[in-house]
Amino acid sequence: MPELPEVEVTARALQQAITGWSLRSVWVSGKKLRHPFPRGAIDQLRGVPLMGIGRRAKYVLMEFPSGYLAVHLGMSGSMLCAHGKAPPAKLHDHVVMEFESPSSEVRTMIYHDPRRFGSFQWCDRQALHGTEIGAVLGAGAAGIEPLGQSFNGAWLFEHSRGRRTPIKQWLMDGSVVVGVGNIYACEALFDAGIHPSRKAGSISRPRYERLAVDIKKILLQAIEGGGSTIQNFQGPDGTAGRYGQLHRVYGRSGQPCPRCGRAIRRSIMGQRSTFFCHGCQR
DNA sequence: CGCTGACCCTGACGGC
DNA sequence: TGCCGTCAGGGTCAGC
Repeated sequence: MPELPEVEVTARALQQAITGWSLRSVWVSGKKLRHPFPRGAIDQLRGVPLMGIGRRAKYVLMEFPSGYLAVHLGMSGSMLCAHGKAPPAKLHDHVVMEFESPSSEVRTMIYHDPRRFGSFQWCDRQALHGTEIGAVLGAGAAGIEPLGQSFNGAWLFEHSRGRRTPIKQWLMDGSVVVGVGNIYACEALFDAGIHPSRKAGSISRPRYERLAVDIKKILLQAIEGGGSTIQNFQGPDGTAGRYGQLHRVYGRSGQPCPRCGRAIRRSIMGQRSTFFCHGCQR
């Protein structure tokens, strides 16, 4: 279930598979997703080449000449790319897009989402009018990219001054930093030795330097490992991500801390499970 | 601004 | 085997 690394892995694989291919057909299940499917805009794209596939926040962006199709995977979404024409839709398949290469080869993108918290949104290039696409997609996608150049300890330090919110919830706020969800927030805070309930504004610059490095490190590791999988995340080639095996605190309450051996604790912050070591996170 | 709870859904899992 | 409660990694919104 997707956080930034899963979305990045998905976007990269689709980029490899169907960039430059033209949209041939679109099928939708008709089941309600988070937003109404932009049928009208997509119907205009038949025969139009897909220029590229990227990621902003937790959105997969499919770029067409006239704009972007922004796909959110929600809690349980995945985008699979199959060779050949669309196979019969399975339960919880909601969007199926066939693409055709210049040499008439066909590949199919299948959007599968049991919980239907995901969405497809159309962002017209004209309407964007130079506005950064994250801002258009909502406050939750407007924050800084944690893998970007400008994200570093100084940025975290400066933007956290005066904030009394617990660091974990502040990190997970998409209007501050995008893509750091529950798992990676827990893991990065563990690596940096910072207690999740410490107020964001009370953390020193050196500790933020460390945290910024750890966040980047953890996200990059997860991307290399093909994404995390607690339950059912799978990448576009159908393989399961492996990062889940590397979680050091997430989902490990009661087990010994890999650093000091004390039992990992679980608490609820902002209605989300939080895992940490009370001994070595301060 | 910040915090809380409710809500959108289905599936997996543990206890009985 | 089956029923039931609980939980799940995301995000938005209303209300205080």
